[in-house]
Amino acid sequence: MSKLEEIIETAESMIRERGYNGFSFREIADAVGVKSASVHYHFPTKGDLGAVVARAYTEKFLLALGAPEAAAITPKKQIERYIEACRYAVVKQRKMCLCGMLGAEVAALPDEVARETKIFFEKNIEWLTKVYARMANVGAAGALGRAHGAVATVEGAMILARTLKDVDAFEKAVKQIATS
Amino acid sequence: MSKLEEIIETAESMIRERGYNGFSFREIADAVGVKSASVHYHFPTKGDLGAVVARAYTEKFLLALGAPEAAAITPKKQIERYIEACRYAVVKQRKMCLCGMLGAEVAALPDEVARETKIFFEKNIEWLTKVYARMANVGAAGALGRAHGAVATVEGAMILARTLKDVDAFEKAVKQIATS
DNA sequence: GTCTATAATTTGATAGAC
DNA sequence: GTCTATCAAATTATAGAC
Repeated sequence: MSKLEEIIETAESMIRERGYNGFSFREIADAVGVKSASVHYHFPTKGDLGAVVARAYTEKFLLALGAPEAAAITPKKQIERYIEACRYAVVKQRKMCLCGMLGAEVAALPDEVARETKIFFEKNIEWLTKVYARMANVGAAGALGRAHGAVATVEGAMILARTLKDVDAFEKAVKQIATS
Repeated sequence: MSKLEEIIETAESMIRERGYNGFSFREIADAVGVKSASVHYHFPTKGDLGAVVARAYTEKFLLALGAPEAAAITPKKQIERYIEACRYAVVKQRKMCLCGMLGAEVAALPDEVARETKIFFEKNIEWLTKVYARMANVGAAGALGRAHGAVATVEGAMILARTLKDVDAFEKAVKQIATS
């Protein structure tokens, strides 16, 4: 892995653990084994780094979800897959969703980072809405509402699990997400 | 209002807007009209201030909810009151829930602040579980699950609304919360 | 691309006068 | 209880050598 990739990966990990204002270029540099000036070579400002990390995270996340119209998988299974992606983040990686963290801090973010965070949620809702719309007896408004509820519940469930130090709090919360 | 109260109120506002790592003693001091040394007189460390702010917020929030067993109000109306309290925070005050913000940042907090944040969620879940348990056809496990879902959805809905700059995203999400 | 060196600012926190 | 003054450390960021 290139130093550039290592920087992005380390920054993602640190933001997901302690937030955008909870890491520094020096910490990234130390973790990767370079000097902070070298991090600035790749990313002139902290906002540049944050925006690239958020965009890469969004791409990776959507890729893991697959196409929302996939005929080979039931919409119910797709919702379960969505939840599973978040379960992996909080239970296995023991971290927040990157954009859940950035979303909480949105008023403290440079514009370019806030913009990418917004796109993450827009695309999540778009994906979930298409999946819910495939279900029988779910209209357009119902699908949109369920999609908003699912994103919100999953993000809040991650906060709950980490604060209570109880991964089962995540399970209890996401069990309330609509699967029909 | 005393300077002490002003400091607590200002700190709450700043944490809810930009997070625990997004404010400084000097900013608080400037907003209140004192010097940062005076803030340190009341709160020796940042953790002391954060813990007091979190505890005061929890007390205020629970007081606004009222007793969970109140016979004069239906459990459905109590859930609506819970949602209304959070709606006020994000729509009127345009800020995150203090403990939703701190919960996201929990790994970056001093122990005493993380502890108070945990208590907020424990008490929220306790209140909601008692309310849901009053509903017909809702058993103990169902009440606990619904309570976790409600807290998570509300916190996530606030993140959504602020990031998307769309208060209706909050409404769509919380409409998915169980009221029976 | 990475380094050394450094600038300019902010941070949390303390000592001691009033 | 608030002030002035100060500290040591950390922060984002840049200049210029290799």
